[in-house]
Amino acid sequence: MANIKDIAKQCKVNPATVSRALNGKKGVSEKVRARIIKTAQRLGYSKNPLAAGLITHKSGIIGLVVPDITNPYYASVAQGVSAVLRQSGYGTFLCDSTRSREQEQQYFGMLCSYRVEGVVLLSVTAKPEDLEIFREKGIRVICVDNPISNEVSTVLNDNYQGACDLTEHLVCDCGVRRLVAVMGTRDADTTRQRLRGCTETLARLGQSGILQGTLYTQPDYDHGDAIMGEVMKLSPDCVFAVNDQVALGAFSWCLRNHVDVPGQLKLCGFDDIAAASMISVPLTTVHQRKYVLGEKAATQLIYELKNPDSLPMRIELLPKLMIRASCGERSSPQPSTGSAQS
Amino acid sequence: MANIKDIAKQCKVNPATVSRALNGKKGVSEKVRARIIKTAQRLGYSKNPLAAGLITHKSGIIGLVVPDITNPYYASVAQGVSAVLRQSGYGTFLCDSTRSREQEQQYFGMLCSYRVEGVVLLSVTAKPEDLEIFREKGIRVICVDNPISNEVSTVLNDNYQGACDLTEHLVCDCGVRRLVAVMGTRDADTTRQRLRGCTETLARLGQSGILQGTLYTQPDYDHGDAIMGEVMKLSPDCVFAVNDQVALGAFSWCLRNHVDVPGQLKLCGFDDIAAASMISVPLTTVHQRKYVLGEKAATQLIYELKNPDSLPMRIELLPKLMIRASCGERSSPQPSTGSAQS
DNA sequence: TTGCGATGTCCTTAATGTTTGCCATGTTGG
DNA sequence: CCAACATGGCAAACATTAAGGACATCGCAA
Repeated sequence: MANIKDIAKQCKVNPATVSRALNGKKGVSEKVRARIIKTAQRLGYSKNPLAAGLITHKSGIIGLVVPDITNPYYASVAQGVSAVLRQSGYGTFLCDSTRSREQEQQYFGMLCSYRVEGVVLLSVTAKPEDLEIFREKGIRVICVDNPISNEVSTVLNDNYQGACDLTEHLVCDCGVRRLVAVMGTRDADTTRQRLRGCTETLARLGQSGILQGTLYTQPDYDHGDAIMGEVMKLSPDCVFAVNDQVALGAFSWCLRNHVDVPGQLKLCGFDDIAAASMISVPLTTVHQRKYVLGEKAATQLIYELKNPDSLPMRIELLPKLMIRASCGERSSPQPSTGSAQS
Repeated sequence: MANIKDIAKQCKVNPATVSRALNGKKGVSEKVRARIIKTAQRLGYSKNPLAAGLITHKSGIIGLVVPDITNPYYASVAQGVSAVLRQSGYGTFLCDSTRSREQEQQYFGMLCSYRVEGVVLLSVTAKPEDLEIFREKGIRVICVDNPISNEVSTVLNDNYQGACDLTEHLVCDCGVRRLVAVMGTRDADTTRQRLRGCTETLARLGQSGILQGTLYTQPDYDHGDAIMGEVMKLSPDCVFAVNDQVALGAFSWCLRNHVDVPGQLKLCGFDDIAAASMISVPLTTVHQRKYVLGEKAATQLIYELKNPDSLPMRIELLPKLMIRASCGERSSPQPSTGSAQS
């Protein structure tokens, strides 16, 4: 593979000159620069970012940590991140932690040893002190969804607002009177905000009594199905699920057990994953702009890399209520392309 | 960040000795080795694989190219790949080509300049000559699903067999008499094999006349829905979809247009993505072991990196017919966790 | 006990592909 | 004729590994 020396030889200049020419630095006449660029193309030269990174301390790689890439929500965010990174010439180092804190930690070490320039972190398990390893090495981190530490920027959906809108709709438009919340990872911010939005809205409406109980489980399809036995003991008229996967799991339980949705039981989720509108009784849910979330996160990270002394900030995306059939009442059309959860 | 020289200084040995000690090479006394390892740990040393790669020509990074990470099929494969790579100490460089040949090519260049050691390639757009760039640089490639060139190993599901099983079931058990095939990317191997399995099985059964027509479209949910108008003009009693997404799209069309499944129209897909069993009339489909596929691909790649003169091979996974309600007839229980397409 | 090769341990040096600071040379303008 | 500036060369630096050499120790036979 052609390297900088080959070009230098061909052009009868010094490698340093080639480097300056190719990197658009001054100190090279336009005539020489043009000649160098031309031979570089002719030789099919591509610079070795690893060697360059050795000296500039910029590997050109950015770490992307997700809890579970098969979760369509994370996959969409990842797509947004990776698209922006590509456009900016960065490489994406994928870390699928499979929701395990241990594996996540292992990946953190790996990212450090590979000298990534920054990290986009989607995590439900990391603690503030886990980020120490990055801070001490000067590696920028952007959190998505879960604001792990307020020393780093976070990009997230306004889950609280989404939950408020949804709850109000349930109570005021759909006549829900016995609500059961099925939540996910206990200390994930996503879970907390969604639950808070629900309870506070009920309180605001003077209807706190509507909440019959809150259950916690793994936020996926199978667990959503499995927990329904317990949920039904509370004889709810509506299940407020932490995300669509759980809601879909619940729906499948209803199908099997001949519970009519929305007649006997209303069902709602969060995220608006593709499958949410594919089922026979399309799911009322809160649409999240997952892809945009990823784009914003990557953009912000790149910005911070260029402005190393910028202070951490918080970017919130506003959600949109998607009223479909699963909670009865009138219905409104559109969105849901891509996928979702959290 | 502590480097090899710091350790050398502390231990009063030469950096080269530290290198040998840490890499488990011989030529270092056990006493010195132990001392070195201890101080390495104390200093929190982590080697810089990029610098090492500069000289060994082994970056420790492997490229993973997928057409669309939000597609649950690819996401599952990616998870399998990345899990195996992590266990073997490799990093995963994610390239989401968004089904664009152009972007894919750009990524190929990027992978080369980053000196990845190998590439796991899931592509529906790449042509044999596109792999040239890797071959000339000695970068090993493993294809998944689509055997782009027979100079590289391929890991794939036996789509042909799956299609045969499925078709036989449709004709013999479900009494299908007017079949329409809705296929995906025209020259993708996946499409070809699935279609071939169908037509050849019909021929074998002496029922070639059953196939009313074959339509091609983008293999996703929206296009599956959109093409149904055209499909119905052929007045089929069964739609043989290239994958579950298309089948689910078709199903949503049926719901809207009050076409009874499986009464008026039978529907089947391929891959057994999670959503396939979530819908009100669970989808008969062919289960693919997506995660395993990814594992096998990564394992094979690592094997080939260790045995550079190993010859290309082909690994086929056998599929499993999942009989559910969407084609009528009796039904069998289980699988479908994770997700799918191709 | 001496001599010799074999072996083990560690050091020295060069190399990987870039970038960067500094210096030398050449050119231009006043 | 000198200052100022533009141009491009030289060499060091980055973190690591590979090859080869120096030195000491050891076993064994003379």
